[in-house]
Amino acid sequence: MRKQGVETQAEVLAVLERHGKPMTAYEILNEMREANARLAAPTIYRALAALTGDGRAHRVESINAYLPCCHEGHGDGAVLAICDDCGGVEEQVDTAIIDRVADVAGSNGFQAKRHVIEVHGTCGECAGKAE
Amino acid sequence: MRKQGVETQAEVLAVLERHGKPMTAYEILNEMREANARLAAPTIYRALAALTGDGRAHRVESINAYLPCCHEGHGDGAVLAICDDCGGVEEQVDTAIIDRVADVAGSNGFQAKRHVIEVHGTCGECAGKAE
DNA sequence: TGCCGTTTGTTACCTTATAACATAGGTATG
DNA sequence: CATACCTATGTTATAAGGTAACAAACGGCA
Repeated sequence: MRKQGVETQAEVLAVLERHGKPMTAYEILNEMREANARLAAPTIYRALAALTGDGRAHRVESINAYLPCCHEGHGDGAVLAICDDCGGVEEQVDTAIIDRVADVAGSNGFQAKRHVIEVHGTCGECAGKAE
Repeated sequence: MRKQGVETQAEVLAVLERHGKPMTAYEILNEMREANARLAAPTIYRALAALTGDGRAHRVESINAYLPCCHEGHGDGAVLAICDDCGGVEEQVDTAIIDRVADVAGSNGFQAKRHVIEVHGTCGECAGKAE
């Protein structure tokens, strides 16, 4: 039973990568249950905690969903652009923004540790289709 | 039954302001149930939707909680600094950040509509107490 | 007055997340 | 090599957050 944990993490990450769009924990669970019917929610949440903890995946706070990190090895500093039409998310990295956010928040002595920077709107592709 | 809606909104806002810290929808509900035992969740969520819709309150996405807006009349562009120690939230407004975020996200043609900018960390007061 | 549309209240339910306990596997010690 | 312990994982059950869908009340208007 022991080794399966890191394998579960890898498999969750693989599911996320295969899917291409953000997935909720229960979407991941349902997909993985096809291979292992006994799988349950806490297993997924633990794997996601490990993945988000070391930067292999992001949690999209404003839609309760998860996304594989596409830039390898920044724990923080991602800007997530969420398309409300197609549900896709584009990830950018811009340290200038997080510095600035830390700076603004720090004006009262606040010590920033983790940044959540998300934008909702319409992606280029959907905007093109619309008109 | 008709007019009570806007009164409910005002009362929710009053509860939020009285409390001083972010509250979850169910915390608001429990508090307001003391005055009206028949109150139910959708009433609170509708009031919150109205309040966040016109900028009188903010939803703190990363903690599923709500906060009265302290700057009157910016719908967007708030930077929320969330203290993981005391649970307090400081609100700043900085349009330069949202412009920059919109810009970064817009590099692929993304059209930004709503910004979520939150920082987790330790507020000046808690940081002072710590050492 | 009586009908209609809109807003609010209410019930019931769904989704998201986690606490708490059960179990299995490695590992150190004699 | 046996076994007792510690830690990681699996499982059950339930808490927390949110909303769809229906019911009821109010105001406007013919």
